[in-house]
Amino acid sequence: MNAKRMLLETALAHFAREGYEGASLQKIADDVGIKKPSIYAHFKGKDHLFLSTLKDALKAEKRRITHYFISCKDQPLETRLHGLLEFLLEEYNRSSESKFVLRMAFFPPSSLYDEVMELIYPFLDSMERRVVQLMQQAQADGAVKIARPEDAAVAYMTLTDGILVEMVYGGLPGAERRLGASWPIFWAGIRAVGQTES
Amino acid sequence: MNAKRMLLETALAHFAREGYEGASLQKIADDVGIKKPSIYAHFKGKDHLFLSTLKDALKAEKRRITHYFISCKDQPLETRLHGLLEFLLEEYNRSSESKFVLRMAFFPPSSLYDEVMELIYPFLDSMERRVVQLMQQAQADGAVKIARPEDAAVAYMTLTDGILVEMVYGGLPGAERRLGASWPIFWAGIRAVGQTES
DNA sequence: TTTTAACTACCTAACGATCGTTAGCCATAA
DNA sequence: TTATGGCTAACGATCGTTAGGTAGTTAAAA
Repeated sequence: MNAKRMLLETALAHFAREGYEGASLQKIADDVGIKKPSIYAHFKGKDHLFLSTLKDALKAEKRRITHYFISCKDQPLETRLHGLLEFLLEEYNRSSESKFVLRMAFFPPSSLYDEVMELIYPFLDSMERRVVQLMQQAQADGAVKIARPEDAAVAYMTLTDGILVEMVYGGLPGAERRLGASWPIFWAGIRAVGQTES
Repeated sequence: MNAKRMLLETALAHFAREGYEGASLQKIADDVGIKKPSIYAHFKGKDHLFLSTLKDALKAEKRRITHYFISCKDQPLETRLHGLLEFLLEEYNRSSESKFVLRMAFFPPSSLYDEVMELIYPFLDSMERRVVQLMQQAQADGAVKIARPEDAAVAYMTLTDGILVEMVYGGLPGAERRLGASWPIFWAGIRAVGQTES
């Protein structure tokens, strides 16, 4: 396989597991099967490797989420939103990509704070906008009554983060427990708030 | 002030901001105003300083939460639960303690994973048990009907994490936005689920 | 078609800086 | 007298990084 790709994938795993400061170029090079200075044939330095990895991961993540949204286009809102959470859990379990993104969104390397946020903000923003849009569309179709689609979207993002962070140390069982306990309450809340306010 | 206390407090701030691997004993010592090797008069090494800091922070956190629960003993369940979230946001904003605990719960140093989890698990467990107990008690009083108190507690913990992680990069405004948007939905959900299942 | 130049992707060796840590000395206080 | 809590000096290890060289490939020039 392409050495640059292997570097990106290996670095991703290391950054996800050890964080930016904890990951070492030596170990990444060892895993790839090259010598440490050879990294500099592909990347200007650790910063560059890290930011390239982050860009790459965000791009792939965005692509996959878009793909999911398309694949369940005809289903009702609840199925789509609940399904997205299940989908994210699967993704998180399958590869280190989501874990990496999550970690860097919450605890970016302090030396690269601005650069990281410049990449993450648009990603999360577009994610939230998409959920708002979904809610508004479902409401326009008359399928569900949602009082404030923006608030509903924010609450959904909050729920998502609460479940995803549990993946980090609770693993898949813990996250599924949270999803199973939270979803009925969340969805009943969405419906109830939609009822009370006309 | 006691040098050991200063070390614990300074270390806490550094570990919260830079993570375990990113924090350096040199800089911590500089901040305290002593030389690096003097740290070893109080702690066996970086591991020991870190774990002591974590124990200290968890103890203080637990004490404050207990204190909060007592202070609002007579209020209705919703006020107590909603108030706890506001209380946590204040705490998080005021000091680095909650940030440190949150960071280490989600992304512990990989070299100290077991030791950290041994400290964090009981903390989170007791927190969850307390919330379960609160829900059951409110139900016994006939104040609120809650279908499954355990699920309600898990959902509450999920909500808490979703709001707290937003504190990290969204800051207080972002977290308050999440709280404001999520709470009405969460609480309406709790009530609605309690209604449907007798 | 052959030669030559440039480029790519790796290497070894080594750089200076910083890391956590230890040894050993010295003052103050119990 | 012993213990505490600082200090200086220095340790070996590891960090990210650079210099400089070498095969293998590509492409233009002879």
